Parts: sequence; structure tokens; C-alpha cells
Amino acid sequence: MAIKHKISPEKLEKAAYILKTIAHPLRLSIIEHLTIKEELSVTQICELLNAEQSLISHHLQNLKLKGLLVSRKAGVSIIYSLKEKGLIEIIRCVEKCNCNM
Amino acid sequence: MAIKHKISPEKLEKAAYILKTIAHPLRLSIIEHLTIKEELSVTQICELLNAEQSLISHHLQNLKLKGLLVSRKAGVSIIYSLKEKGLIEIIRCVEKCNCNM
DNA sequence: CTAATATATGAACATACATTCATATATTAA
DNA sequence: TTAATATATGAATGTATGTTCATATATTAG
Repeated sequence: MAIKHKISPEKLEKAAYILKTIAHPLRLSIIEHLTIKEELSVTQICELLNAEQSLISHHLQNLKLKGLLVSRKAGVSIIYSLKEKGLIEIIRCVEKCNCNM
Repeated sequence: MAIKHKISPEKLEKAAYILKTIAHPLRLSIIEHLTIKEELSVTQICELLNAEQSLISHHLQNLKLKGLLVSRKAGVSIIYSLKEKGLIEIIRCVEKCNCNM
């Protein structure tokens, strides 16, 4: 189970980049809701998180730009979904790892 | 496997906090090396990561302050180790989750 | 005591990030 | 066409973060 090899600098960079991208309560919450519901519009996400449209839109753009979300049009709405469903596992992993701080 | 319940805001805050804390290439590398070696002095970490003492010291303080590392004195040296060995699992999780960005 | 080594710390600075506000754009309804 | 709704965007701002440099502190050797 223990790691015996050194993770390449590139992998560390990428891992840090992904971790940094999701490391925000609102973004984690977005990921969580998109894991449960698969697809959600901006308005729906705003309601679920009880947050301003503009703020959520910025976070969604952020996550999309960095390749974690995809979106499609549906009339007036934009529907977002996870590009990788496994993302939620990271959150579970953090919960499990028992970092008592 | 899919999550059906909502993670509490407190848990999301905490998860985001931990993720933010480790989300840096040098800090991930520190965690990796401390998983392999269990215990390392500041000087050893500096050599392994090929980085300045002051910079590493700041990152170690950061990780310690946030409860992810502990340290003990050994003569002139300060020996750091992980408070929770499971931390490395988060890095593995990120690698596995296949976020192709 | 003095010098050498290991580590921590604090100021300074540049950069990145989160949020708010105002406004632009696109789609649909009337 | 006009109005209403959904979303995106960009400026502005405050705050946080990462890094470097200089220096302080502590331990040990001589």
C-alpha cells in the first residue's frame, strides 16, 4: 500500500493544480450537487447553494476552464455537468483521511 | 456508490481547508516524501526537493500550523512527520480520478 | 567563549484569488 | 418589437498566498 516510487514533478504539478481548483467550499458543493443530480442549470445551482448568480457563474467558468465541468445550452439555460464523475471521490477521501485539525 | 445525502456545510468548509492546505507542488512533495520515509529533517527535505531552507521552512510551518504535520527536536535538527499517514491517499485519488485537463 | 550548523521568523513584494457590482448578451414570450 | 429571464463578463477591490531576503535563535563542537 505504501508508495515506494517518487511521483514525477509533472504529476505533482497537475495534482496540485486540480486540488487548488476544487479547494473552495462553493466549488466542492457544486461538485457534490452535480454528482447527485448529474445535470443542473446555473439558476438551479444558485438556489441549491443559496448564492448570487454572478458569483456562481464565475466559479462555474473557473471549473469549466480548468476542464472539470462541461456545459450545454438548453434554451435560455446553460446546463452544467461533471466531466469526470470520479471527482467526488477526492472529497470522500479527504473526509476519510481523518485529518483532525 | 453514488452520494445521496448532502454533505454538511461544515464538512465542506473543512474539506476545502485541507485541500487548499496541501494544494501546492512543494507541499504535495513533502507529504509524499514523508509517506515514504516517515521522518525527515528540514535539511533532508530541502535536499530532496532541491529548494531553499527558508522556503521549505515556511511550507513546513504552514502544514504544521494546520495540523497535517508534527515535529520533534533531535539535537540541532527538527524532525517532521505526518500526523495522518492517510494523506497520501488524496494524491492517489486525484491521480486516479483521471481529470484530463 | 566562539564558530558552525540547523531552523524559524518577519518584512517586503508580487501575484493570485474571491467577491461584488454594473452591464452585456442571448433566448423566449407576448 | 419589447419585455422578461438566464447567463456571462469585466472592472474594482480587498484579501490571501508564495517567495525572497535578512536576521534571529538554538544547539553542538572545539
